[in-house]
Amino acid sequence: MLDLKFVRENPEIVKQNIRNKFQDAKLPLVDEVIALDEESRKTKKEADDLRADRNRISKQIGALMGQGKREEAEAVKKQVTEAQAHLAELENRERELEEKIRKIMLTIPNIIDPSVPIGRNDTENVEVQRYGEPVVPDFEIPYHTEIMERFNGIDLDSARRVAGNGFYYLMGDIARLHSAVIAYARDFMIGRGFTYCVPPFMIRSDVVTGVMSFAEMDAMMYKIEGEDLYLIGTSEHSMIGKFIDTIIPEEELPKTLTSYSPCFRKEKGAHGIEERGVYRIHQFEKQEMIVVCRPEESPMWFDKLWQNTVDLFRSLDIPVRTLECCSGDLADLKVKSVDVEAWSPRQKKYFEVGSCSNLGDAQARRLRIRVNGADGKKYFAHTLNNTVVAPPRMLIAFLENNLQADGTVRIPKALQPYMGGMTELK
RNA sequence: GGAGACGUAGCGAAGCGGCCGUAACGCGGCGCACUCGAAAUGCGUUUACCGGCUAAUACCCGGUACGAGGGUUCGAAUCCCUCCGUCUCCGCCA
Repeated sequence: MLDLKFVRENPEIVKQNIRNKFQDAKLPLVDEVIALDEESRKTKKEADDLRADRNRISKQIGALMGQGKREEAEAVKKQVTEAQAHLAELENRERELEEKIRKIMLTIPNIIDPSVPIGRNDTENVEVQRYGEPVVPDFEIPYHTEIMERFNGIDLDSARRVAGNGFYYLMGDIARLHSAVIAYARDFMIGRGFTYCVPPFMIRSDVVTGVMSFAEMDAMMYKIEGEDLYLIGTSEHSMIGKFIDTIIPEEELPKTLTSYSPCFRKEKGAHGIEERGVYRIHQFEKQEMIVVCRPEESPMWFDKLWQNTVDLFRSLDIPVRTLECCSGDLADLKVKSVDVEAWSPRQKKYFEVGSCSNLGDAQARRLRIRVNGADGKKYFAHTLNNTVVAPPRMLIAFLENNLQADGTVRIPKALQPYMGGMTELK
């Protein structure tokens, strides 16, 4: 959410930003919200004046009552009663306007970083850099579920009966590999100075609207029936939500946290759930990293964050690349975002395994996450998040890249301690 | 889930429907004095948000906020209703 005053004073910047994101349908909202704001401030001033009168007169009445001058008090009372109806009207209008303004403000996209490439949609995202050689082996790499099945590692049929499409049973060494990757990723991030955290897996609606746009909420979140609770789509939600309504002393920044959680996603409106694998699913586990920092430090943290993911994948011998999201592919709250993509020797292309985002102060505004500056001034923090690793999707990359010609799967050295010393799956 | 108690500033804690909301009192924080310095002591100071004014997130003026939302009233921390949360006991459970 942008600062209303900023929108009022810089309507052209806000409009150009909307054009860059190809959401031209939202253009009229800018003028609309500015007009509403104008009226809202006028109404508020008028109501404030009436309230000031009422406060003053009520005090008079109190004083007169105290002196036992009932008659005079009654006379003064009449004055207030007359203004009451008008005030009630104004107060209704105030509420109405504020709601309308907030509703619009929540849908106006955040100002994107000047470095973001302008493009229509995800086909115009820009490759930034490759890490590691994308190897195509001279033997055929089967579909990932087939590799898993060779080790009796997956049961999608039972999962379909029990929960439906988009769920899975992982079993045996594959399940162990799944947990090993999470544990390894956790320690990897702890090693980089992040604080490990296990957060709530459900959050309230006010946190939901604070961390994501309405469009995302509708497409992603599962609601618990009869409760004001939603299953998290990522631990980012509960981790950023952790700071709702707080004023953080500046010296406590940056907050650098790495969290584990299961993630639940409807994937409504996405490309749909694949019946055949664990690429797009309703439930997965994820090690995440988040940062809450001072505004001037967020670009620096952004680069550090995605680098962590690159390093982690490289430590497991998986080639990756970074892909910068263009303006049209950037979610409304985001200032800048890069995806980390892993190499698929089967498809001979890269596919998304992580996403790193700088949200600027968008989430902080919605959640009222403020910083108490050293000079006593208060400002909104910046928030960032990035995937460390999200199995089982990550296992696709892992299995494809570490599969050997003889059908065994090599376990990179870094992961061996988490697999009881195993050097390969066979 | 049942019974009871509670929710007021950074923390603890007072508070009669008006003289109690920057809000008593205590602790903490900050500033000053004393000191070579510190402790102790003394004096002063101390919330957030919105609107107006403004270069200003400074001052000043006004408004709002006593868990949240409603209601009664000229006026609500105080009375009424709903919800949320915390604590204690019981039940249940990993």
